[in-house]
This record gives sequence, C-alpha cells and structure tokens, in this order.
Amino acid sequence: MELLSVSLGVYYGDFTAAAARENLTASQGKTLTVLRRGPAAMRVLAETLSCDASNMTGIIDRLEKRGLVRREPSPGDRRVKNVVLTPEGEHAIDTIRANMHTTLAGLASLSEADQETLYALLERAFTEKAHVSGT
Amino acid sequence: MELLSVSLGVYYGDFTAAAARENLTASQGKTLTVLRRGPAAMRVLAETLSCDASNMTGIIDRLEKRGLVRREPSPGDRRVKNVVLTPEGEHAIDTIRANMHTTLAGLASLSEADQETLYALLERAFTEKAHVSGT
DNA sequence: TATTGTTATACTCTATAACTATA
DNA sequence: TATAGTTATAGAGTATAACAATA
Repeated sequence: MELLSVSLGVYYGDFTAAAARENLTASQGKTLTVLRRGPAAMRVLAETLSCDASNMTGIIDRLEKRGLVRREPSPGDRRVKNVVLTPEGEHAIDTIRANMHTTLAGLASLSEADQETLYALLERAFTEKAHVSGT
Repeated sequence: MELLSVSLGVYYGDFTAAAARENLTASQGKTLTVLRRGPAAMRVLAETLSCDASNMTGIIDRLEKRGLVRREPSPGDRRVKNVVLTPEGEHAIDTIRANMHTTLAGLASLSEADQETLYALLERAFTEKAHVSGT
C-alpha cells in the first residue's frame, strides 16, 4: 500500500503543479475535472468531491468570478442550481491535463498492453466497490 | 488518465476519511506517512510533501502539540531540527492505514498475482521517472 | 417536514516576504 | 553570503451550525 501512496503522491503533485500553472488550486482543478463530464448540481458536486456543500459555494463562487463555470437554474426544481463549464473552463482543465508531464511520461513509458493491464486492475480494485461492499 | 484520476480519488478520499476518524487532516496524515519511514529535517519534510517550509512549521506545531511528533536538535548542524514520530504518532498512522477499508477491500479483491502486477506497473510508471526525465 | 443552497464562524492549509540563528 | 527554521500576513479550503427558499 506504501507504493500506492507514493504513486498517488506523484500523480497528485503533478496535477497540483499543472493546476497552479493555470493559477488554480487543486480543489478548483478537481472541480473542473468533475464538471468536464457534464453539468452537475451543487449538492451532487459536493458529494462527488467528498466535501461539505458549504465548501462548494465558495469554490464555485471563485471559479464563476473567473468565468470558468456558470450557475444555471434547474428547470425541474427551483431550489437546485446546475453548474456548467464555460468554454474557458473546458480549456483550463484540458490545459492542466496536457501539462501533467510526469504522469504522461510515466504512462507513455509503459507498452500499450501494460497500460491496458494497469487500467483494468485499477478499475477492478477501485471502481467496482459496489460488488464488494454491497452498497 | 480519467481512470487514474478516479482511482486515486477513491484512494485519497479513503485516506482522508480514515485520517478524519483520528481527528487528523489529510496533510497531517501525509506528514505522519512520511515520518513512518524515519525521522526527517523540517526542510526535507517540506520538499517530500511538496509544500513551502513555512507550512511545515504550522503542521508540525499542531502534531507536536498533540504529542504525535517531537522536534529534536540535529547533532551535526544546530540550524537543523529533526522531526521524530512518537509511539502515539506511530499508532495514529498505523490506525489510519488499517482503517482504509475501501482501499484494502479493493486490493483484496485482486489475486496475489494481480496485486503484484499492479504494484510493478505503478512502480514503473510512477517511481522510475529518473530514467525517463533524466533528472 | 425535508431538501437545496447560502451565510457566518472558526480552524487548517498554502505561498510570499521578512526575520533569526546558525553555517 | 547562504541555509534552516520561524513569524506575519493574506487568500483558499474545510466542517459545523443556522438560515431562506422551495419541495
């Protein structure tokens, strides 16, 4: 597990540095990563990022002030606000990903077959928890 | 790379939650993780954790106040302070690791051979950067 | 009554700059 | 002069509690 910790540290440090080059914090970068998949309500965003809903208000406030995201009213439920990535926001997160040189080089050092093996193992170990925990 | 982001997000969330159960922040937990390998000077600690030296002062202050670490003068250089894990500190980080249920269950869901493959690939991709970047 | 999002508050993390005590 | 660690400061992240609007 120590190796997992070190690998994570390298990846996370790479991500944080790439985000900093865009004048974004790691939390702001992670938020953009989630929104890259599509719009999400404040509450969903907070749950996905495992933080309190009150944090999201501040994080989205700062991203919105910079024009990277936009709050939109939800048609179905007037309490809900959907957060949408602007073109500038999409560009920012894409730039961050393209600048994760250490991670990209590390993955590129593996053969295509090894990359697929790594992804398959990560998927089984970390994204199929429903089958294991029953939740 | 999206899968890497998700997998590490699961791991990091698991670590953060386990640290919170010990009333520790993620940064404090990460510091204990590094110190688990052995004592380290403030500056080395800051470099390992990729943060400014001034941050370490505050983080170590709070850990020391709780009796989890201790500052010791360095015999060779009177400017240097070595940070040492106390028995309580060792117990705290060991407890955190033992409580990372999601990660432990995920790894346990892989066969021994698959676990070794995963570790080997992570090692090649993330901890052999010296061969790739030349630094 | 319950839920969504916000505000107020307090503490922690973070980098920058300026400082001290060593080297 | 340079380095190790600290202090001061300001902005950002974080959880808790209380709140308004809506369901």
